[in-house]
Amino acid sequence: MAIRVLIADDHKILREGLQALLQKLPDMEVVGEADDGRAIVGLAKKLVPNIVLMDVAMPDLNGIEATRQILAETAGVKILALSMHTDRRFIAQMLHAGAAGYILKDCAFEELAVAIQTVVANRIYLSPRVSDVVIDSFIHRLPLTESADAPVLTPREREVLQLLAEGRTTKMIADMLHISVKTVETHRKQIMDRLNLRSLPELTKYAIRQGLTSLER
Amino acid sequence: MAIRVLIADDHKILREGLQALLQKLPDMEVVGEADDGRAIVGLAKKLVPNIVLMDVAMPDLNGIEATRQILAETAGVKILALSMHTDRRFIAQMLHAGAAGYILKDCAFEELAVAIQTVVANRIYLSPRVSDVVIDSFIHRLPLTESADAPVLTPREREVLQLLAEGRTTKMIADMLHISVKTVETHRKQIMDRLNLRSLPELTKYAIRQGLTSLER
DNA sequence: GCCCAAAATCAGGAAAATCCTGATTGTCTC
DNA sequence: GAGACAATCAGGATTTTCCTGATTTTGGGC
Repeated sequence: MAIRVLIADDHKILREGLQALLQKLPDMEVVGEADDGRAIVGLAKKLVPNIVLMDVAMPDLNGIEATRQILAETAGVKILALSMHTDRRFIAQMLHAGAAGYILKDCAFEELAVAIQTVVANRIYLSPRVSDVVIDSFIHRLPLTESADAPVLTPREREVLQLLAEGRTTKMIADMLHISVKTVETHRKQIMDRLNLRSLPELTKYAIRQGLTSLER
Repeated sequence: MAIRVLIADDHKILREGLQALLQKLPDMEVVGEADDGRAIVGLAKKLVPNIVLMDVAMPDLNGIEATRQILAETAGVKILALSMHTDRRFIAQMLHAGAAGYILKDCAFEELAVAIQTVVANRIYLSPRVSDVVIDSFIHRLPLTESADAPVLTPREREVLQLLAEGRTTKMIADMLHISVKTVETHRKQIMDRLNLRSLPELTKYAIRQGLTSLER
């Protein structure tokens, strides 16, 4: 009995490519596909596949919500998350929603095949870089749902982060906050460790995404 | 004689999928692939394909710069841009760099096949939604870049700027470009002087606005 | 072919920032 | 009152940046 696969991704080219690759495997059968979360929930209910390859970021209804809904109404279906990035929040939310695996789009097809087999065999599969993030988050005891409410950073850290992202030098920030340069350095290091960022540009992008600073200058 | 195709995209899964699809066509041959712009430039020079399928947003060296470089040093190669979005600036810059076509990743494979044939036959191919954008921009005379008098950086400077905005250290960039740290420093200073920016965060924001790097990580 | 301006490359040395390994103090909670 | 954490700071080694230069390569004009 072949493994029945559903594919959810908003890029048709990718879906078709995946289908072409999966067809080469003797024990896989792609039974359907969809380009957004809402459609895949309906398909999963109707077709009851063994596994759904689920893109995390889709229009309309994202992969996280879609995963939740599928698992709520269709028992026994495995969800394998397929994502472009290793953003901790995505990983956490996806796993929390019940996904049994999480792999990156820059992995080889070979790895995808392994992941599908693993997940269908009732075990968890994470790409190496994904499990790095998970372990790292665990070690640093980062909250797993930092989505909108739980701020990972302390108020002071957010303050420093914003100033950094606005292009202020360490010395300027120290003067502005009436603290020593050393303290600013400590805050910065703490911020980077917690967010798992390694450079000022990355930190800047994070601040922009969080709305701490704007793209304008 | 089969059409020789090169694939540039940072997602291995997508590359493999495309390859599987293209192999089914009798008159196409995928002769190579790469996951960033720098690698694809080298491959194009060595293999001289008929066409390069070029993702617009790639790390290290984006599709726009890569297109420029390939067309500068390897005559006769056609570039078909492959993109997720219909951002006006991307389309404009890609076409300005010399791409002969621009299609979206949510198109069907069928359309990709047509696009390749069209481009190889020396004509322009644009996805319907892309040509809508082009026509609309033309009608409304929208600026193709952010500001009317966008200060021009040299190709090398844009290259360095992208790497800086991706969070690479000066040393890493020097190694990647096979030049000295000192040269990278000079480029950076030149960039900052020309753009009147004073910090890495400001520079990062500029790069984002220009589409040289994305907000994701 | 020659010239020029711009692009691309590099160096030395001073100044600043970063990194690493610590530490102290106050506050809150259990 | 023990533990966790936020906020503060230091010393010293290492890197990076900043400033002021320079040389080589390259692409047009003439």
